[in-house]
Amino acid sequence: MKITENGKNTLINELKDFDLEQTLECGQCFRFYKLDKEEYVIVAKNKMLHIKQDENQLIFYNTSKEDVENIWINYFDLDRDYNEIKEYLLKKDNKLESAIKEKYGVRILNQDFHEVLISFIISQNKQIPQIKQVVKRISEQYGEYLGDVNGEKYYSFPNPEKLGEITEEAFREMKSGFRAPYLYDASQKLASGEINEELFANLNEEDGRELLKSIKGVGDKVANCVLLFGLGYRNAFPIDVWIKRIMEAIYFGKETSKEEIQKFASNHYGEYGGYAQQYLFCFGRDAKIGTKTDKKKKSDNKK
DNA sequence: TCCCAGGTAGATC
DNA sequence: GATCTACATGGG
Repeated sequence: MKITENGKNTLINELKDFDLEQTLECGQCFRFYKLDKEEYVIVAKNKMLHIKQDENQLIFYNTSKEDVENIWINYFDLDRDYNEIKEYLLKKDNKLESAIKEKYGVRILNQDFHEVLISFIISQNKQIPQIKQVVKRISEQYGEYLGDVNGEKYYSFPNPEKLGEITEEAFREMKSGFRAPYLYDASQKLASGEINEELFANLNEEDGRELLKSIKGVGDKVANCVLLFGLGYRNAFPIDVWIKRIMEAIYFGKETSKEEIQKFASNHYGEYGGYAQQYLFCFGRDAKIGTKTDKKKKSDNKK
């Protein structure tokens, strides 16, 4: 991986194990806007980033080398050896082989804790495009203007202090539905500092999860997403409808409780549970594994 | 019209 | 404890 400046832009060359589209479009973040193939505007870390991938090169438009080195390398998790992760997982069994091959370029983003918490509270019982809509509304109304690309304006996700100003009613008006009281509770706890990132420094996965679950509307699944995507707990293994279906299809062959899947994942994948989950989620959701469409396809094939 | 969505809280047994 | 259901909103 080599970083060079090119006028106003900064380039990273010799990328390995990275694909921008796969990383953004696999449901871990919600502030990305597609401009073209492998070209996006991303809002994160209080910044707006116009970025494009061209084979093994990443182009950061209007971005300094300092920002790439200090912010974006970490955000995209580019300073981690994913080859080692893949080898570890493939050594466990061959079930992950097609997922890792197909989704070779997925990385787990290092996002801001408060944004992940709010975003995944919204995510419950909602589809990804709709989650994006609500997060966008919150940002437009309570975030700061960051700039525009092609005439489209972009706003930061509000910081914890600003989140504390949003009433339950206001959350409802932004179409968060029944999640409004949950969002209000989380925002108040973030603003007051009752819940803050530093608290997790001395907590293991289990204790961290319990702390998160003290927030209304945060259960096991949302807590695990926050641990994995916002707090760096790479062993967290969120189980949603997709992961449940996928795990049942490739490991169990029958309907299996979340508790049982959780135990299995913890024993089987260990410290790399989060990566396994992400490869499986991206791959399985694309292939619609375990859904009606998938089952129909299989029965059609038998004919 | 009905069903489902990266679930969770509260009720009921 | 394990299951059942209501919860807003939007799209297929």
